[in-house]
Amino acid sequence: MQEAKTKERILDSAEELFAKKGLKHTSVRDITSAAGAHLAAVNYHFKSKDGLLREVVQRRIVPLNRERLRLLEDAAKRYGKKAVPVETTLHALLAPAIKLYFERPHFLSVTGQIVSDPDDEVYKIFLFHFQEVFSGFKEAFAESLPHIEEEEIMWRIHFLMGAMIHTWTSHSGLERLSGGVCRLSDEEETINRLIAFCAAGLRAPEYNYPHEDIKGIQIKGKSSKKKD
Amino acid sequence: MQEAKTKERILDSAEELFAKKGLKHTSVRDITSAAGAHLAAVNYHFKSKDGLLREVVQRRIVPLNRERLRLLEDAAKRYGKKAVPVETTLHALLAPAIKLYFERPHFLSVTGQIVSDPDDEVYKIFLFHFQEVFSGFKEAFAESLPHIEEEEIMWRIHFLMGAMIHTWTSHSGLERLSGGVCRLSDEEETINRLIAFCAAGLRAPEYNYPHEDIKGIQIKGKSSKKKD
DNA sequence: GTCTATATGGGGATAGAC
DNA sequence: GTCTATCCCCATATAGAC
Repeated sequence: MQEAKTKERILDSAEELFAKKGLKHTSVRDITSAAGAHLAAVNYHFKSKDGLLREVVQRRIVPLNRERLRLLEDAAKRYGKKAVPVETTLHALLAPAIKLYFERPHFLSVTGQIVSDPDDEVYKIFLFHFQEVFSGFKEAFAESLPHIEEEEIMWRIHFLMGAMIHTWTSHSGLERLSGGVCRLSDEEETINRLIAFCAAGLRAPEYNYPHEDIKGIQIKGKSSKKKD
Repeated sequence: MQEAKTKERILDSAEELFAKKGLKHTSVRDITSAAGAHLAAVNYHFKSKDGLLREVVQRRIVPLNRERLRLLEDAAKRYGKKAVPVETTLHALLAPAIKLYFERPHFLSVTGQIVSDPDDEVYKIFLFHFQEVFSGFKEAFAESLPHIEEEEIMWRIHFLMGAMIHTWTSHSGLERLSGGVCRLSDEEETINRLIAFCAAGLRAPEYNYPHEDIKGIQIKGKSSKKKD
């Protein structure tokens, strides 16, 4: 009688619990009981716990990336022949994710866990759907930054994605390290700070560190021996 | 016979397996058999699996942070009254971690997993040991960048730590997205790219996005389509 | 599609001999 | 400190009634 509704409720509960308790500490029992469904429902609807996780990811990642590309296209149209400012392109890449965070605070935590976990199966979903976004934005940045070589641009896109993802790990590391001064509660403020940082990073001149400074880095564990 | 050696071998195997298979998919049995030790050894030496993970972290994080602060102090001495360049300070913060990555490629993967996992217990170890580093570097950056307010500097330190951590998730996301063009094999090249990006980000002027551009972001979590 | 009952295995942890 | 044997919980997954 609940029909497809049950499926949605399971997805919602799974997303929330995966984010709050972690992928590894969330059991199918936790999920179904939170969703008011029964244990067997997960295997019925999603085949397995892993199948459930995959759908938790897919249902957000697909519209998220579609929106990024839509905003990118919009900007291209709006600016016509003129170069699109780096900030505008960055906004198209970052703002949809940040908006999603404020609407669905749990999804980015799940994302972070999957990206950090060595298991490749679920990660491939991200890679698959992000590939098109990556290429599209790489082209856009390359047009706005003709003096930066393409390889460098790709590195920098990766850096800035890291800055974004890390900002919303579930631990509120920044709030705690700053003694409560920095707060991640304001959507516009956050996106502006991120854009400011990343735009400057994208435009940066290349750099070679003077190697006299590097000498003598030594990290000795109390007992860490080199024994490849 | 084996005395303390066993403990070290367990730590080494644990670090490697946690990185390769993930925290959740690595059992104590996996670890002990890889280390040539016996199941009970883990509980004897570390009380529990969690205790083992804690020591895996501690033995690297303590000397790592000590080295960061040592390099920071060195730079201060070297430059005397003159302001230390942002790049030099960044180098003190990032290079020890990157060097550690090239010596012990598994540790950063473990770090990433802990930072992304909602479980707070182990994460607190990072927070505890990083607090001093964070304050020290915040002061240093503030001196070199008197026009940037302190709160902004803290945000940016967090962003740049994210850029660094994300670069070495175990999936080699960047190598795959770039079709093999970007490779994380060269230590100096990587640190230079990171420093270039982060130094520019730290120096960036504040920014406010023109809100006409923001209008109409829509991410509708449309029902998921099964594609199998 | 929903739910009960159960199969099946793996996991962390411990007692106690050596 | 090392190792064997074992306890017992809890996980995922399935069979089959309704």
